[in-house]
Amino acid sequence: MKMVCLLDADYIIEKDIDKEKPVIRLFGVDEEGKSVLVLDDSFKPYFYVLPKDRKIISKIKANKMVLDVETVKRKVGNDEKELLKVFVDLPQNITKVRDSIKHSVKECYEYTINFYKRYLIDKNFNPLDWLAVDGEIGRKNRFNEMIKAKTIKKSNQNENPKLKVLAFDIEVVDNKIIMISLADKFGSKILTYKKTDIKNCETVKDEKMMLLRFEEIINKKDPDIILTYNGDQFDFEILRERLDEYKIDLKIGRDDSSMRFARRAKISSARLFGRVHIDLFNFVNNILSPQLQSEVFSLDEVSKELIGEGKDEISLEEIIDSWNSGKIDKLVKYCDNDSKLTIKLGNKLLPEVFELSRVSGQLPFDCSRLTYGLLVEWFLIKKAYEKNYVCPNQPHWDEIQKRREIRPYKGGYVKEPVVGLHDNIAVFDFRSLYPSIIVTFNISPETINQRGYKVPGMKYSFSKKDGFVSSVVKELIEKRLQIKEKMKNGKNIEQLNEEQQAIKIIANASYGMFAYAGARWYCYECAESAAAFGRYYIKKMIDEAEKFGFVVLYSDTDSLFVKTKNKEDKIDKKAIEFLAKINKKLPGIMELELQGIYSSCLFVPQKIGNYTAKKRYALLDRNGNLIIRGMEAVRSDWCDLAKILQHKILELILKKKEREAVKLVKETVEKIKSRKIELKDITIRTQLGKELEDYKATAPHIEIAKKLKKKGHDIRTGMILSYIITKGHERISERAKPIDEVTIKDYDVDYYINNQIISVALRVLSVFGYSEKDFANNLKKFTK
DNA sequence: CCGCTACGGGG
DNA sequence: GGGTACGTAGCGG
Repeated sequence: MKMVCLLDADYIIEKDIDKEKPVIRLFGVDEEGKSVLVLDDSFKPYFYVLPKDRKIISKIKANKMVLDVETVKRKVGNDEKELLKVFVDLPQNITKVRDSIKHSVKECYEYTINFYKRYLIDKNFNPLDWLAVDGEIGRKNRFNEMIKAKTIKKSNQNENPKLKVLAFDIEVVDNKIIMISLADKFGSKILTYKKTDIKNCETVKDEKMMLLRFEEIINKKDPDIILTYNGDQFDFEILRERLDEYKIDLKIGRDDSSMRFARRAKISSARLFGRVHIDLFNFVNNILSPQLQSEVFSLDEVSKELIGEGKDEISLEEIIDSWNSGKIDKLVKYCDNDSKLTIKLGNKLLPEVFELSRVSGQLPFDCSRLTYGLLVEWFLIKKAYEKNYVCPNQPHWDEIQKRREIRPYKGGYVKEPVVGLHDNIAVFDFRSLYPSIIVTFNISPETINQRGYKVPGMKYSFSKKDGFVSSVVKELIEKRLQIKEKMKNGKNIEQLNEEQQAIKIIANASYGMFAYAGARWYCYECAESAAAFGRYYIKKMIDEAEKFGFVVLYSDTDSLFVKTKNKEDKIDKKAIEFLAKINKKLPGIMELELQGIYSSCLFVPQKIGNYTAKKRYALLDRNGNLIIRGMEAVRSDWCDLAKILQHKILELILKKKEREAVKLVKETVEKIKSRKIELKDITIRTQLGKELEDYKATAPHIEIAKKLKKKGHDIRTGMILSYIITKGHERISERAKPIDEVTIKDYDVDYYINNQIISVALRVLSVFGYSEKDFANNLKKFTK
C-alpha cells in the first residue's frame, strides 16, 4: 500500500487487443515527495435519463456502446424521480448514445460532466487528499513510480505534501525568445545566447540550443509545479511558436509529452501532465482581484502589494536596445528577478490555490483558472451528488441568448459621496452581505414563489423549507464560523485562515451565479430578490446611522462611510456603540462589521469630463498608509508623465498639501510647454491585437502599423507600437508618429497638456474648486 | 447617442 | 475533454 497526495487528474483511452477502455490517471506525490502515477480502469462513464416509460430500457441496452442500465431515485428540483443510469463504454460515446435516444425520452441529465471530474465527484476524492493505493507497482516515463490500482481509499491524513516548485520567465525581442530564466527555492539560472559576465547566466549558441537546454534543465530539476505569470497567454504561446519554427518539441511533461493547449472559452491554457502548470496571473485576475487594493494586476503591482517587492525597472525600449547593443547585464538581472519574484509570489499564493482546491474539489490546475461563476457551479455539482440531486442541464446557446436579453435588474444601492476631504471616518460593512441574505431568506431556485419570506418591494416570496443552493451556502457559512472559532485556539492559524478565505470566495460567488446566463442554477428572480434585500437593509443602516448621530458620507451596496455629527463625539466609541445596537435588530445571520477607522478621506465626483469612476475615494489610515480606489490612470493609453503625476497629487492632497499639488501640475505643464522632458515620458504604447488586414476601425497604433509596413517593416500580431502625438489639425490617429520619427520639437503641446496632464489632474483637483485655467493661463495661447 | 472595437496580463 | 470571457472605455458616424 502506498500513500499518494493527489495533485492532478485526467484520463486516457487504452487500447486492448479487441476493445478500448477509459483509464483514469491520477498524478501525485508520495510521503517522500516522489512522483507517482496511479492508473484506475475500474470506473465507467454514465449519464442519466428521465424516461417516458420503461419500454425504452431494452432499446437503450440494445446499443452496443451501452454497458448497463440501472434504475435509480434522484431529486430533480423539488421532486424525487425514478431515473435510468446509463453506463457507456467510452466517455466520448455518452454524446452518441444520448443523441440516439434524446427524442424518445423526456430528458437526459449530466451528460457533459467531464470523465475525470465525474470520477473525483463520485469517489469524493478532493485534490490534496492523501489516497491509500493498493496495486501493481512499476515504472513509467519520468514518474518515479506507476501503480495500476486495485483499490484506492481516501485517508484522513491531511499534512501538506513536499513539492518541488519551479518558476520560469522568458524575454522576447522581435518575436524571438532571447532569454529564459528559471528559479526554485535553491537558486536561479538564466539562459541566453549573448555574452555576459553574470555568474548564474549560461550562454549557449543560439535560440534553438537555448530551448533544448531549457528542456534539459526542467527534466533534471523535475518539478511537480511549474509557475508562470501569464504563461497561458504569453510564455507558453511564444514557446509553442518558436518550437514550431524550428520543428522541434520539448518533452517537459512527466509522461514525455509536450505542453497541450486546452481551449476553454476565449482563453487557452497550457497543460502539462505530471507537472501542474499554475499561471499565477490567471488566479490573481479571476479569483484574487476583488481582495486586492491594486486595480492593475501586473506582476510588479501584485508582488508589491502581496510580498512587498516589485520588478526591476526597465522600459520596453531598454529591453530592445540592451539586446541589440549587446550590453545585456541589466536585462539578465531583470529576467532573473522576474522568475525569483514569481517563485516568491507562488510561496504566498500556492497555499491559497491548494486550499481552494480542497474546499471546492477542483484540481489546482482548474482552480487557478476558473472564473467565480464556474467555481461555484462545479462546487454545486459536487454537492448535488452528495445530496442526491440531479444537476440541472447547462442552458443551450439560444437559451443563453434569451437570458442575456432580459433587462438588467437593479443592483446595489449607492448613495453619492459628499465630495471633498473629511477627517475621522468610520467605515462599516455587512459581513458577506449576499451569502447571508441567501441563507437568512432561503433564496434558491427551488423555494421561490412559495409562502414564507416576502421580498421587499417585489412580488416574490421564498419558502422557509431549505432549498438546495441556500442550504449549500448555509453549510459553507457554518463551516467558516467553525474555522474562525478554531483559529482562536492559535494552532495552525495560517492554514485555517486560507481555508476560511477559500470558503468565503465560494460563498460570495453564489449570488453572482444566479444572474450568470450560462449557469445551471441560473435564477434571475433569485438575483433580483437578493439585491432587493440588500438595498432594503443598507438603506435601513443609513437611516439608523443618521438617527444615531452620524453623517453618512457615502454608501455603496454593502458599506457605509460615516463621521460624527457632533464634533466632540469620539468616532471609535460611537462606532462600537452603533454596531452593538444595530446587530441586535438584524435578522438571521446578517451582521454589520466595523471595517476600519481612518484619519482622512477624499471623495471625488463620479464624472469629470468623459471619465466615469466606479468607486472613487482615497483613504489615509492612522499609520499613514494610503488606500486609493477607482481614480488611478491605469490604462496603457496614458503616458508615464500623467500616471506618475496623478499618484503624487493624491498623496499631497491627503496629507493636506493642496498648494504643493497645484504647483506640481503647473510645473509639469511648463515642462511640456518648454519641451524640457524626455520623449519616453510622453510615449503611449498600444499592442496590435490582430492581423493588420482584419482591422476595420482606425486607431493611432493601427495607422502607425500601416505606415511602418509600407516602409518595409515586419508587422505582426502582438507587437507593441510606441508612438507620440504630433502637431497638426488632422485626427489624432493621423497625428500619431512612431517614436523614432519624432524629435522633441514635434510633439503636440496642446494634446499632452489637455488630454493627459490636465484631465488627470482635474480628477482630483476639481474637488477643491480648481479648473483648467488654474494650471495654465489661457490655453489658446500655446495652440501651435 | 449608439454601435463597433479594443483593452487587459506578458515582452 | 464543456464552454468560444467580460466589463468597460474610446472613437467614429
